[in-house]
Amino acid sequence: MDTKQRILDTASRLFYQQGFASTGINQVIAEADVAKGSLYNHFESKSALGQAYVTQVSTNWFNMLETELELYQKTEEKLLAVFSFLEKNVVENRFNGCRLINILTDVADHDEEIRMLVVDHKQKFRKLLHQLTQRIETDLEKAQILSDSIYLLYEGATVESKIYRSIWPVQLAKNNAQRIVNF
Amino acid sequence: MDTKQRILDTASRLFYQQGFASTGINQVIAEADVAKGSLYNHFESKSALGQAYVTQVSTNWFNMLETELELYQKTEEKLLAVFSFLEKNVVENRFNGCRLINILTDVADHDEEIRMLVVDHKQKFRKLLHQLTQRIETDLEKAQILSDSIYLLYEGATVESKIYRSIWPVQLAKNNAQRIVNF
DNA sequence: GTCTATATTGTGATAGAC
DNA sequence: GTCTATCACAATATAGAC
Repeated sequence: MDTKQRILDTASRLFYQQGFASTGINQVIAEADVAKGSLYNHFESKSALGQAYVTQVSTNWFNMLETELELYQKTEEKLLAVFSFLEKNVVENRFNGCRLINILTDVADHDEEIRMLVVDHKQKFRKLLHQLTQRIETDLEKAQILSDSIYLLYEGATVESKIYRSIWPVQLAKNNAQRIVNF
Repeated sequence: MDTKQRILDTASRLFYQQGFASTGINQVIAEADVAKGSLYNHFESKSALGQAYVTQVSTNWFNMLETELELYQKTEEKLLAVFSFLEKNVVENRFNGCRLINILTDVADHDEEIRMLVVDHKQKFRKLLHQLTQRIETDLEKAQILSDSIYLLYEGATVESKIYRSIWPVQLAKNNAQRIVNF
């Protein structure tokens, strides 16, 4: 694999496992087995590496979600499939929560670039849900309330599955979503 | 004010503003205007300082919540007052999210003591909600589902108000809670 | 109990050889 | 493009004087 991708993959693993602020450049280069000069040839700063991480996470996430949703026909099924998708991810991620929310919390108020990338990702997800609910609710405002309610359940389930290291919040969120889409 | 409390208050402010991992002991002692030896006389490590922070945050939070809930009589009103309480806090906290979820994310997998204190706090909150829903739903299992659904909305609204730096998730959560308590 | 001083290690980042 | 070597500074923590 090429150097740049190896650095990014190593950093991604460490950022998620240990947190962004708690992971040092030294550890990244040691585990990726590259020199410090190499890292700074490809990424101009630790923040730039964090931004590349966020961008890659977001791209992969949307690709996986869209692949999953294509398996279903009915809009209501697609909306609920979002929670099956979450359940699968939560287990795969060993209950460590959302990578983007984690890094957002980690950088706190010192990195507006990373913050914006995370907000953009979440907005894009909200928009995807909104486009789905529009197919079952013609009133645009009601469709927005419906999709945002599902979004809220999704995000709540994500963070709680991290806190409790358990799947119950995802199942509860799915049950609540089921009720509000009348399905 | 005594030294110990001054250190804890300064640390609390910085931990919330900048994050736990991103805040150094050096900055804490500089802004609290104490010597390093003094800090380590009162707190045996940075983690111990973090634990004292979590404990104080939790105690204050429950005191404030209980004071707020006492203003209402009916169970349904108390359940919804939780969201008015959240709305007030979200604005006061300048949309920076839950202190306990933030530090939990920040320490990631390196601090099991802090993690446990945070989980205990959240469990205690869930129990408080469960005791309320038991008064309007005699079936214990249904009461648990009801209270956990409200809990999920509360937590989701908290994290989303941080992401969007906005109050809309809290209002949406309140509306959804209103529907599920049939009020 | 609080202070100064120091120890040790790690941080993000850069210079320059190859 | 990748390497070694080094920079200046900040990290957590400790020792010992007062």
